[in-house]
Amino acid sequence: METLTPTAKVILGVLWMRPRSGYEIKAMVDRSTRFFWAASYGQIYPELKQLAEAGLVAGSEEPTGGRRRTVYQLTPAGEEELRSWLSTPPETLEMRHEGMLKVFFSDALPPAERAARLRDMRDQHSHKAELLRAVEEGVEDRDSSAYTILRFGIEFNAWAAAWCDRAATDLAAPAGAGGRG
Amino acid sequence: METLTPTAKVILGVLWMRPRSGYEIKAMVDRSTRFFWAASYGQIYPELKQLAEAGLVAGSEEPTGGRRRTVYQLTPAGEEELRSWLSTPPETLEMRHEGMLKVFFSDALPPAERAARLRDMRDQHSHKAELLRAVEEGVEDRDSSAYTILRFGIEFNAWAAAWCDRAATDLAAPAGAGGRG
DNA sequence: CTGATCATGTAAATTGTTACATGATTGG
DNA sequence: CCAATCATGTAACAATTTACATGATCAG
Repeated sequence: METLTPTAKVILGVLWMRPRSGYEIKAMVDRSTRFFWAASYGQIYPELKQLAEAGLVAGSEEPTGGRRRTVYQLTPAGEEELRSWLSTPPETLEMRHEGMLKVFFSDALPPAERAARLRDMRDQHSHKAELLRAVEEGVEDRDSSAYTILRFGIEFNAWAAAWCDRAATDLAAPAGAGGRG
Repeated sequence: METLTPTAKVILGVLWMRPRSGYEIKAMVDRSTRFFWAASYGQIYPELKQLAEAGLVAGSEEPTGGRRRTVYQLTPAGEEELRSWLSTPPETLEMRHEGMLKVFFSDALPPAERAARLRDMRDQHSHKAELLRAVEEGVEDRDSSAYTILRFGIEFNAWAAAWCDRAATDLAAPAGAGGRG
């Protein structure tokens, strides 16, 4: 079997939970995996066609009133493919973190602004933590893997915000001017 | 001024540290920002040309023997552009984290394997932490912003590994079978 | 002499975002 | 009636990776 595209991975996963239309797949991704695995309409609709051709998903027409709608579900081959992918060790682990990049280069700024970059980065993470806490409100099943990952997201962002805060404070305090005794 | 491309941001930053050839820029990125802001030759060389056209960097021919070599440095306009970008709040914060995606969907696997996915994710992070600790060995200036970010990388990955380990252990232990009371 | 490293680049393919086009339905 | 939402899709563009091509120098 060909390797799954990045978008195929998330599609097979959310369809395993239950059958969905392309529109619903996008909505689900935006509510959940978006923070570590995003997908746009421009990827989802074409990918659904390819997955159908490959026999990993099957679509059926289920219009709501006069509004046309195709609902996709996993085929046995698709379920098998999902499980086989899930059973191998992860590979991709990439970040695009502009806050880190700015702090990294912040020696190019006046000293006072170095701490300001760290505070920006803190704000970015505490904002993410807030977003995820709002998602948590609406979660009913707290025994699922999905909830485990949500907790990871919340705790990571809170940890990162606290780390930045500490680093910014240390930087602002004159070195060796210690209240430490 | 047009918006900087993602690759332009990292190029201007590393050139601010000191003038470099495209090859050296790549080497620097691979040793440092790669973990949160990567760039390939296919991006770097074309981008250097565009930055030169825009007057943000200037290249000079500095061959080593018969080996042709162009070393780029920031122009005053480039330095200004870098500082102005550094002074605005960060925007991009994206992840592609396959470990998280697999754990997220791991309800599709037999219960015992759910913990195995978390252990894979832990391994991924502890491996990253090791890589970064190796980088730390070679760092002389521990007061730089670059070192601050290196520490963040190390501590984040160590934190994440520990988190996964705890979660996997909790999962493996039969719920309520506690040695707690 | 040979393999590693220095050095620059391009082409093709993949991946991803954004904006647009279209049209139905639902709730106020 | 109007705005929001449901629903599907495409086209253009932007970003990125990978593989390839070429050639010099350096260390053993």
